[in-house]
Amino acid sequence: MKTPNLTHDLEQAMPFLLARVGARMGNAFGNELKAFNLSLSEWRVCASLLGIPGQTMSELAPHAATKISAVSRIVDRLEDMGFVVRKRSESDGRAIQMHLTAEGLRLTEKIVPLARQYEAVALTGFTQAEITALRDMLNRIYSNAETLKIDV
Amino acid sequence: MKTPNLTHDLEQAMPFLLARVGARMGNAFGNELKAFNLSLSEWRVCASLLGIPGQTMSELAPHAATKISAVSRIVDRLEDMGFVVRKRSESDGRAIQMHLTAEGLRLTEKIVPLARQYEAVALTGFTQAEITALRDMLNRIYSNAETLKIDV
DNA sequence: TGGATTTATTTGATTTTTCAAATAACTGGA
DNA sequence: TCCAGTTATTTGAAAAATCAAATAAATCCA
Repeated sequence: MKTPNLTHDLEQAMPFLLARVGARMGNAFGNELKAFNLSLSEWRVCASLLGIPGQTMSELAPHAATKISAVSRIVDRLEDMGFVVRKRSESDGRAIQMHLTAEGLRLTEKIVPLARQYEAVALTGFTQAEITALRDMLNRIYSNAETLKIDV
Repeated sequence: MKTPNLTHDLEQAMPFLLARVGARMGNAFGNELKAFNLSLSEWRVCASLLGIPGQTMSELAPHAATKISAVSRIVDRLEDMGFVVRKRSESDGRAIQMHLTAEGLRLTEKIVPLARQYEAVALTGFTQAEITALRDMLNRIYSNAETLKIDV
């Protein structure tokens, strides 16, 4: 007779929980984005540029939760579609700054309410205090994790 | 003069925070796994099978935070490496159940302490109450998100 | 029972990401 | 100033994930 592992505790380990929740929400929203002909990672770049215009590739990478080389290719596609433009930085000739075009801005702002709605569904039943606490904890984990060797 | 968006609030939207934290932790641990010749997704499958042996492809998919077809190919690799075996389910002839081999079990158990250590670093400064609350909230979001159309 | 429908998995083709190397521009020190 | 070392981005090649179609086994119900 097999001894089942009754605790299953890796299943409740934080990295697993985070990955699962992130994947589920990401996939769900990604499906929604098909209607706009955007992929999830393209959306993340647009949304990040909406909040902080003029970000460079390396700034964008952690915000969009990908590697720099992936961001470069995501921006290729967004540029082809006319939603983003590359501009060489004036203060650092190596860096490239990204900006939403007027069309990119329009599209992004059109999607924002939908994103908010998804967030609201995900947070159904949460008090404002819980949401604040959660956000705070996620930010703390993010900065704790900085000490682990990484490149995103 | 440009009007900067001072709130940057999409940057603090839950889906973004989750994606970033998950990506950062995943990448960091993925680097660590190179020493064992495992990828992050291979690790997730092994860890999940350690907790719940005999899972099918479709059960494994949400646990490993990927699509079923990806799991199928991850299992191909793990099977080639001798860490996992496929066994046709006796109760349902369509389903395939996965089990760690002795070697797979040994490897997985060897990695567990490292995973725990990573988790501990990520949770530096957290009280036990916070950890419990966080786990609970992530589980709630996960099940809230079930109502959004998804396949992971 | 038989046949249509659903469910579980695999697989070919394509897209996306990743790794590593290449390019180009910056920085600091002799 | 020149050069070595570092940093930002791009890109070719390879690996992985995704989508859609194919296969096979289960279920439902007339």
